[in-house]
Amino acid sequence: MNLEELSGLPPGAVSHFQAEGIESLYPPQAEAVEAGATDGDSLVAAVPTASGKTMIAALAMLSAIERGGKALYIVPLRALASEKKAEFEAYEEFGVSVGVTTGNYESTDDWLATRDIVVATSEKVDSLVRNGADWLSELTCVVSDEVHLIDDRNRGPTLEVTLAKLRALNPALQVVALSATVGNAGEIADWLDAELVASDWRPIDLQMGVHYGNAISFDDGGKREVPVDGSESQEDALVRDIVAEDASALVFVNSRRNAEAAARRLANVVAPELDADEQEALEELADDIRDVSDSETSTDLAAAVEKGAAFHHAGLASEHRSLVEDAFRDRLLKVISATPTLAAGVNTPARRVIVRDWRRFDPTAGGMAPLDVLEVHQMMGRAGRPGLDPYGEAVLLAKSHDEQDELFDRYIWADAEDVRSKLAAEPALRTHVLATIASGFARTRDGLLSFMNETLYASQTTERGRLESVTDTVLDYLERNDFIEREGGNSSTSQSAADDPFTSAADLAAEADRDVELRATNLGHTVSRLYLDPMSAAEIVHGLESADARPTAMGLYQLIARTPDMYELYLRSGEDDKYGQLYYELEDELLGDRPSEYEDDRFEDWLAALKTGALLKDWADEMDEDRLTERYSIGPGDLRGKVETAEWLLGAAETLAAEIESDWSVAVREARARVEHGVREELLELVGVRGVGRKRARQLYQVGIETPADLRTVDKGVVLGALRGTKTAENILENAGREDPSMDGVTPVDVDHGATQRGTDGGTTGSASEHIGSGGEADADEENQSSLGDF
DNA sequence: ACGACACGCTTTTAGACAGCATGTC
DNA sequence: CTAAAAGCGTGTCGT
Repeated sequence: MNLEELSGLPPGAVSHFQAEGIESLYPPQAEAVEAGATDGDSLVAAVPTASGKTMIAALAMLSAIERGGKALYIVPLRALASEKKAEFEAYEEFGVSVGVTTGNYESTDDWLATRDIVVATSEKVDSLVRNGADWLSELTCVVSDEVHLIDDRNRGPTLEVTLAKLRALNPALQVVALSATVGNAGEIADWLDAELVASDWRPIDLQMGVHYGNAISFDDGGKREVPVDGSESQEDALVRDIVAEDASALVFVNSRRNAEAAARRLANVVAPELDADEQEALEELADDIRDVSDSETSTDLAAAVEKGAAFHHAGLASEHRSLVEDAFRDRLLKVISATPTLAAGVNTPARRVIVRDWRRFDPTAGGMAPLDVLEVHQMMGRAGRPGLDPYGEAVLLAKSHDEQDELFDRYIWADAEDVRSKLAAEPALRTHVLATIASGFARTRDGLLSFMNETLYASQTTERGRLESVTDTVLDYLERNDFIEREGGNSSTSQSAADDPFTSAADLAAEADRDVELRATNLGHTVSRLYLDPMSAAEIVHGLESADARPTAMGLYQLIARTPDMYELYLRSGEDDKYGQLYYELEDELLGDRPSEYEDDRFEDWLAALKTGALLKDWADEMDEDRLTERYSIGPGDLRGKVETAEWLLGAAETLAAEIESDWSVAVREARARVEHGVREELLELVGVRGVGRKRARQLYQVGIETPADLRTVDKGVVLGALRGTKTAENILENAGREDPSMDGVTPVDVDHGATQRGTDGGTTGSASEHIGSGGEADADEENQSSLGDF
């Protein structure tokens, strides 16, 4: 289909696409248009990665806007939100405005209301629904990208419920669901009352194969010799082979450590192929990477990058990730070895994709479990850059002939699994039942059940009573914790589900007047708006209420670390003793009911939370990033993730404290501020000055500058002596509101901060770190604020 | 007495959304 | 119910 045949798009859109070199639609895109994408009809597009799904969405959104409507594009990851925003911003050329909103990205409601296209994560959309954003009812087109993630145990239910709510808000809503090729796309289409567009078509040829011995055997029967020299690994040979063709490769492995080890080896494979210009550019990139963080991860990554290779996993800081992704897209980096993060993330295609490991450790399976077909297909789908590569190659690795056959059967010739709703899991329902009641979507038990009946779960399940009985369990839980109130009906535990699992909707409706009325309490409303898991909120509320003295920072950190919203650190072997001991030392500081040591699992969790809390405490005690990452064996990305989550949860805890009129909101606020800036109490004031972070604040404090007021009055030479750089010092003085911040003619004054200056009680970061480095046998108790690691 | 090395037992193992109000070294 | 590589401690042998 030719672009000019399209009607209903904003003027200028067609010529815009033509200017980008698009003249005609790909077959699946044309099919989508025939199915009514530009006429406001709903559809599910189940097509391979990189076969122009975004264009289908764009056509639907643009035509909806042209009809005077408004579109929402739902993405699964924040990184994808910015990627899509950048893509859609090109439409501003013909007058279509775009806005993004995610948890950490700008978002004023009224601003979003003026945008034609809004890009948001599913959780953010859920949150907007809960907070009653008015403009949501003006939506005429909603795109759900990667809709197959409804299958995800943790985040799938949010997407599912959010789509159901958006449809309930506006029954005429056009829903465009973009999915990978899954087993039951038709079922999803039925659920959404949408047309199904399914296709295997790809813009460039994808050859899938298995490498065994000295050759790759492809699915089309072809073969390609790729000999393995001596002791090198299969992936080394495959990478060397493709880099020699001046193309790039992506290697998927099953653990972070493997990704790092592979990058180290591949760097040596790739390095000989680099020219002088590339080497220079790579040096620069390596410097940028080292600037991001001082950790070992950062150094290792930089070392690999200097030789044209990189690793990629969630332990990387997000700046690391984007530096690596961009350089790979620019063909500067020749190979990335990655964990599955990369397959789900932003677009990073390569000529050759090597899926090295097809089994991964899975504790629920009790050992190594094979990857899902869908997952492997997603990885393989990254092969081939449209317009740049003549074809794409996806290669699995086999160590035996039998394995080769198995891989063909299991992945290459296999269809992806079905998408199954995970909504009936209790943790998911806890959250969504409360939100549904609090935001007024359901006012009675009956109304709640009929809303639930509009979800994919209801359309998939054959057990009629299951959802109903779990819902009742959840309602009991919410009522017990004072998040909702029930009135009328038989408000004790409802047993109607058990009475007759085949009760029809009509029967239920007939009982409506006897039905229980549901109302969220103020606390319940707050919890829903804060986007907390009700169980987290209950834990926090209970913890705060049980404190009879001002809670310590450590107590609060452990409290939030044991909520289900915080992903706890894993307790290594031997650490149960270590943290068990810390537990006895800190027993009085910890909040809420502690589990008995005989409840093994709960006690383990408690200690794991203690470890997470200790990490936060060390961070707030100004421990250096590289020490933290080493001590807790985590990457810089994990550290920042934990800190961010802690900030969010403590912010929520502060609101909850106000709601329950707890005496401890000040303590919570202070603990949050310390985590936010990573500083001890005495630096909190200084850190409020723009341009002053944890490091500079400590430097200033050491020369006797303790408050912003000191910055305004102290001798400028002292400031200059503490901070390196005239420019920085001037900026900081200006931000502190000093009359005359100029450093002209000021000479640095060196204050002797080794000796007992005033206020050295906290000790310096340096000296604190030294104790840690020496393994804790040092005189840790000399400093009353010494690091937790010294116990 | 001391160190290099081999062997075997133990340990470890992917990912990442959200409130609110503004800015690191 | 399933794996594999790195880390660690012990034992052996050679100097």
